[in-house]
Amino acid sequence: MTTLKDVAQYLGLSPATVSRALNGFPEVGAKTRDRVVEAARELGYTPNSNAQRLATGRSGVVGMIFRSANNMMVDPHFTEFLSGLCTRLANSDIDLMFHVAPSGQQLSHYARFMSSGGVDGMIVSAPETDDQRIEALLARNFPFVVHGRHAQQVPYAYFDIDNDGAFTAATRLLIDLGHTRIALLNGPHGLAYVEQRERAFLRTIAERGFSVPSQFISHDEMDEEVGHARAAAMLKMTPRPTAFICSSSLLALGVYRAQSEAKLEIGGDVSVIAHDDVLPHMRTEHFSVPLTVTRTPIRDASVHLADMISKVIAGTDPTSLQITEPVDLVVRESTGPAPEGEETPWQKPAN
Amino acid sequence: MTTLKDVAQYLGLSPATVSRALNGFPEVGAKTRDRVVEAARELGYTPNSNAQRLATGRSGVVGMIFRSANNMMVDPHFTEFLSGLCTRLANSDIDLMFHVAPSGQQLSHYARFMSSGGVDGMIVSAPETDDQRIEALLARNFPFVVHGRHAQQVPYAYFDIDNDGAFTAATRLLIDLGHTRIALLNGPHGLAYVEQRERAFLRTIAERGFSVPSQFISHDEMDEEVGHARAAAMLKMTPRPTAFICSSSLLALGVYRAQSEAKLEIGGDVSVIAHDDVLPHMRTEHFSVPLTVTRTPIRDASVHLADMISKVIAGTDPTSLQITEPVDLVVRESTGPAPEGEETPWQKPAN
DNA sequence: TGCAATCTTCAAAGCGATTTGAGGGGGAAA
DNA sequence: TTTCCCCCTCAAATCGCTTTGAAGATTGCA
Repeated sequence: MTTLKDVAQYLGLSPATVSRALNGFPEVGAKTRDRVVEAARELGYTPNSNAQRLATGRSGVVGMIFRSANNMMVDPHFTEFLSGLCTRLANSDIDLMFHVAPSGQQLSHYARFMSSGGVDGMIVSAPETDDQRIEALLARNFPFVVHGRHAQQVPYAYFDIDNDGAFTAATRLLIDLGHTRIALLNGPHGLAYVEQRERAFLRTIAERGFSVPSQFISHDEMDEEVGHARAAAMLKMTPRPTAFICSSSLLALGVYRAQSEAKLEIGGDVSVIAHDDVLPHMRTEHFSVPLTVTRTPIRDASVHLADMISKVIAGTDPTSLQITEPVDLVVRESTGPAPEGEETPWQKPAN
Repeated sequence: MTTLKDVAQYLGLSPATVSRALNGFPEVGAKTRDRVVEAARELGYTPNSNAQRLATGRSGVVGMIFRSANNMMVDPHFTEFLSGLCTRLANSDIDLMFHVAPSGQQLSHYARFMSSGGVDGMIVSAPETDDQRIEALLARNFPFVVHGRHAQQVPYAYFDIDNDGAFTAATRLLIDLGHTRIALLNGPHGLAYVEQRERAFLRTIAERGFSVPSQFISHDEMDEEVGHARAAAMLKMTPRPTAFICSSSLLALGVYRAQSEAKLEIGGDVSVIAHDDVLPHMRTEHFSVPLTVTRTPIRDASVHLADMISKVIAGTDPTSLQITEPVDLVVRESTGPAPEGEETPWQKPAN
């Protein structure tokens, strides 16, 4: 293994000069620089990144820590997110360090990352309404960005989508179509965006004078299985929902299956709308009945977050890096007028 | 930031002793060790990992480099793989470093990883039939493991599935059902498993005296879109295939869509079989017609590979770490007897 | 009490880069 | 030719930890 010293000796120069030459400092002569660069190539020199990190105090790596308990990571959205993130981070010569920790040990792992010098910054995803990780990061003034945000006004860099706008629009669409019995299939309790979406949904419902009994709001993982199970159960109740709003297109896929088993027509007997993060291998426009969605490509998030974290590390004020992306409402064939004779609202007020 | 020296001074000990105490060396007294551990906790000491790495020469990190050109990373299988890998690596206190590089720069990035000291080992996936990365790794005697293998007999640690067995079984099943016009939707050319599967398919076809014109074998990305496009095109040809073998369940999903558009009954007019890596959010048994598959959970791979790489790094002989996992054939309803009147084989021999 | 045999602990030398403060050499102006 | 400056280059300190070889403190046995 060739070290900086080897190159220096080979050229009869000092390590200092070689280091400067290689790192493009101005005070080294042009011909010397060329000689150095050439020699480095010739000897196959690669700087030892651990030594570099120790000397500079920076690692060129950002970290993400996932919860191993829930299946956040097997969420297909995650792949798409990761892909965009890495690709974009590569532009700034930043690598990504992956780590998994049980829910209960999140904080200690964050602490270790922050003080070990292994990473220059963190990327936090799926913030909770009262997120301890974010508190810890803020307390130590450690560089980080968040995918989503845990409150309306926050003192950190984030990229979020307009969850409120999306679910308000979705709910309004259904009500305007005459639906009065609308069920919500949401994600797990505690996640900030889950609460945000639910608030928008309930507010809009209430504004129009309706309500939703709590058994028609579910909180669980967002996959096909759950969508199927929950929708199947709800469709057996009387009176049943005439529409479903889903927090994920995977849930909608499960709802489709439940409806087809119940011999109910999608977009006729029952309408379905979902939020779509746009996964390349799961095009909602190609569902057996094209799905009406609120849409924001999750890839946008990763690109922005990659740029943000490198800026934050470089010293930019995090509060100047806050993006809330608007959400498109794309009406397709899974939503239609409330079926005849099914206009009666649920009786009991929600909760 | 507290350093080792701080802890040492605080206790009136030398850094050497503190280091030993913290790292569990035997030559430090029990009471001293307790004092040290307590003080470290008290002062909130975390070792600087960069300094540790520089001193020990090891990083506790393994790397993966993805090709940014193709969409390997957005492949949903990847998520599942990654999830298992990280979780398992965490058992050995190993982190994962992510990196993306264009196809053309793969080798230089591998070189940099190998000589920068940033990682202790590499995980290679989707090997090509003549894989330069593997050559480079072998040449430098750098620790690595491969998901798949680029040839039958190889001198490195790998976890592979029995691609040959799987595609032989799938092809036999269809032929035994009376199918003589079988199309193959495969992955991109160059990947080792793609070639392996195709060889098994063609061999089995030939053994039974049939053949496949080249226009009924496709090589492309393995997603729903491609499956749909290719199947739709093939179904328009005369005579059309009576069965499809797909290298991925996503392709099969596309085939389903094409068949439903062509008003062909799945498992009746046309049979479909695919290899299924078992993704939690895409259960082939819940497809509109439950899909006949050859099956191996991709999560198995990640678990084994995680264990392997830590052993290889620890010095185990890589050739003693080679696993080829058998594949299950799960017959469901997407495969049925060749339809009446469609028994005539294709005329021209393949290629 | 004395002396060897163990335990413990220490000082110092790396690991391979970066970076500071200082010094040598070459060119231009006088 | 001398003098002054600017450009380059260098030696040495530093980053925080591990690890070696040796010294100091204990202990056991005679």
